[in-house]
Amino acid sequence: MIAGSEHKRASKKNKGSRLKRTPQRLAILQFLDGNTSHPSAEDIYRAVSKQYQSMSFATVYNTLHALTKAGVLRELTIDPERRRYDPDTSCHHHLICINCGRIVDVSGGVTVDLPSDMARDFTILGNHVEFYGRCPACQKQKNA
Amino acid sequence: MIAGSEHKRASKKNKGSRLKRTPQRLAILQFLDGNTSHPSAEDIYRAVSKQYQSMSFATVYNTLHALTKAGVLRELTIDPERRRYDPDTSCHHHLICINCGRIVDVSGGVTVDLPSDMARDFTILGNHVEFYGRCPACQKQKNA
DNA sequence: ATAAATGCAAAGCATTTGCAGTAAA
DNA sequence: TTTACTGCAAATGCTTTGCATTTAT
Repeated sequence: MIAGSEHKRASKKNKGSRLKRTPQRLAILQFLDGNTSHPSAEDIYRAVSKQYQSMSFATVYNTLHALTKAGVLRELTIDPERRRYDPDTSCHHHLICINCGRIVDVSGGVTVDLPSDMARDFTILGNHVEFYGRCPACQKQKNA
Repeated sequence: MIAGSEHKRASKKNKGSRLKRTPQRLAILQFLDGNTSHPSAEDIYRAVSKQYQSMSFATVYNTLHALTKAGVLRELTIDPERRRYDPDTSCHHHLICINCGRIVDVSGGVTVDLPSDMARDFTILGNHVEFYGRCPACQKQKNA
């Protein structure tokens, strides 16, 4: 991660923005690696500060932006209160529990069809589906 | 709108919350009626204040929350910067221009399939698809 | 009457920004 | 050495809240 062995360029047009491998970023990346909880900036800050006393919010945001721009992270707009980050940048969708707010990945099996004549002259480049429902834990609850 | 002729109750369980038909709310509803621009609270505030000098932001938000809870409005989480409101509460999806940010409705023709065994034990109650692409106007642009 | 809504100002959060110091490359 | 990053504090911007007053019912 962060401009791997093939130094420079995270993807396409990098106008002089080669990322530096700072210990803070590595700590954030390590926390995010394989993480499927869709953490917010604060979640990340709290988790990483434990081992990285001096970590600041500005650094967390800075890193999140840099990694998102580099295509290593995906910024989710699912939660209206805050942005959440997903280290899985492959095409996938999400299940959101309307009771507890938990967000779970749906990595395959989803098919979306939008007839070309329905696109209102848009050139469609991608899509994202949010499924609303109740997670197993919340289904077992009496009320709510 | 707002507890029509069949007085009281906007839908199900209304614990003593019958909405009042204030001129401010009617002005907001009138602005929203048939509006497909997915306006934000500020867009609404600006538009309605022209004719309603004394309108305040608190009232706009208050009304938006009340109408959303009453099921008359739908709050969109598409835009990470701010919440947007949609007077169309029927099941539909959205096209978002990645260049200019314009949001357009897709009211039919979309089919989404999530095999039951992929739902990870969730009880699915609904879904919303965001299509990303370029709107006609932006396709005609050279750069960007 | 009375329960709810308005409007103002202050408060609350998430996120951004400016900048001087620090550290990758 | 050069360019980017860190960390702090201040600033922004959207949304919420408290409260006294007004208003729909």
